[in-house]
Amino acid sequence: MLKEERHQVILNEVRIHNKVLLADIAEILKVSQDTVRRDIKELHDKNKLKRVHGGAISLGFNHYNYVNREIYSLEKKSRIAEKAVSLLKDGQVILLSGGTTNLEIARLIPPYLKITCFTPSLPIAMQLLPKPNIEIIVIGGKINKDSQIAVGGSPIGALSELKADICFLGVNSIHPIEGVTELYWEIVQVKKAMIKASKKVVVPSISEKINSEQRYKICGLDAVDLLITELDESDPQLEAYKQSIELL
Amino acid sequence: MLKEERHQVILNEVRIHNKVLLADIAEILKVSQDTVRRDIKELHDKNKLKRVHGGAISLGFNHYNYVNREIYSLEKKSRIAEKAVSLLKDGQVILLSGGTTNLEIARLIPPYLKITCFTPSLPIAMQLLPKPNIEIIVIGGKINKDSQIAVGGSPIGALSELKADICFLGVNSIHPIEGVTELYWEIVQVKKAMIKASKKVVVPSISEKINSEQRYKICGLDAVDLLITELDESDPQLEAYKQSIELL
DNA sequence: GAAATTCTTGCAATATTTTGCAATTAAATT
DNA sequence: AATTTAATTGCAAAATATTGCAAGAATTTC
Repeated sequence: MLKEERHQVILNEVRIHNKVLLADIAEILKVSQDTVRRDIKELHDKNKLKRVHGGAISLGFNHYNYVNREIYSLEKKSRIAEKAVSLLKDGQVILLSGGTTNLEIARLIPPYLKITCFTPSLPIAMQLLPKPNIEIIVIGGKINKDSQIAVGGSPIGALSELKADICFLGVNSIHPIEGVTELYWEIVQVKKAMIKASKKVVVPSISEKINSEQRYKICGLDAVDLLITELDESDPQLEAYKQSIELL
Repeated sequence: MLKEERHQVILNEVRIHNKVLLADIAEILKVSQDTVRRDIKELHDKNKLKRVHGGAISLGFNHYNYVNREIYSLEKKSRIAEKAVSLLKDGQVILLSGGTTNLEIARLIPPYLKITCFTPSLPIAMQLLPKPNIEIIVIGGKINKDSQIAVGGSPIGALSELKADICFLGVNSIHPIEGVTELYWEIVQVKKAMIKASKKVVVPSISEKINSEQRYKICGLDAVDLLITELDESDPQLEAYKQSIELL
């Protein structure tokens, strides 16, 4: 067995159990404890886990969670997600589009919350899986590989039969005059259907995106009920939105 | 044998087994270990695999993408998956249920194959995402958290409008007399619908499962066209199936 | 604070890699 | 077609890496 494989096994054990005992791993891998110790030392130096007396422990949840591997502006998105999650209440039906900000929202939904989540996004559905009190309903269809969401007539049809309490609409661009815009036609269609399928539309967006626009229009600002950014409500960057939209 | 051919063989081995040992490849290719070492070095530089002491491993290996790496009897399941994948041809429409054996099949579908995959399973859809030539269609619905597949009326309805060329039906239990059985009622319903939605039903199953049964019946053996196990066709354990089912 | 466990260190056996070299093959040039 | 040049391949010796072991040091546990 290659050293690299051992490392993967160890990391996997850490990921699953949050800790490993030297002796257990040695048993699993059928190598001496010395070898495992050296492996753990190496992984510790690479900052993949924390070496402790007797074994190793996880660095903390987020490090191994596949989901946050490489989210751009993760800090900001987490702040946005915290605000977004504060809107949620037991019994609600919510609709989540795709995108990494929404993924962060999905991750931060508290496990005790009893809500129903509809989503056409595969990563978001996966992220919700371990939360016991959430009912997940995937809106199926042909998967667009870039966005990892279902697109086309089938999801749009499914959405037409739905009225959610809140839609968290992940966006690529939002602009005070042009409204919400998107790069891909087929995704525009799904997002339009999502807006129609919801009582309240919430746009979580990092501040970099709040003055950009793209080729296709999803909706005007009037269709958006609430804009969540990582900024403070009083931030001058948000001035242009204050008239037309509620901010958080 | 051309260097390029060797490279293809090496990459293929890595793709299938996630790793290769220098000595094994040298044996397979009938060249010296030095040559293989140089080949691997080259592929490493091209970023096609990761060179490690003693051999090489797949780049994706440590990307714990979305896939549960803790697959029980992984070796056997890989062997089954290899056989299963050999049935696939360009242009086909296939239907994949859930389960780790099917996940392994999804992983091993060669990237050049142009097929359409329908699945109600989130992990399998995720697994297929990086393959550029595969059209993925997720059968949506309420997600059963244990099996991570969509269940209920909605997926069953969607399946009723479909006729796939092959259905890979992951099973928990198959028995020479009792047929295919399952523990959960709602999953039974989906699997029944999958069988109806396919021209050919293939059951990939490790040998441990081929004499077990569970509470609810999915179908009799007559509904199954092909049984794939990790065993050789002539293995005595398969004797009871030889009459009624084609084996692979 | 004593007992038990775990760690560190140095060492030896084994396995793998590096390096230089020579023989062979393939490709380019005249 | 012959010659030169470059690339490929296998071999072998030296260098390096891996692994398990054992004795003493450090840490944890009760």
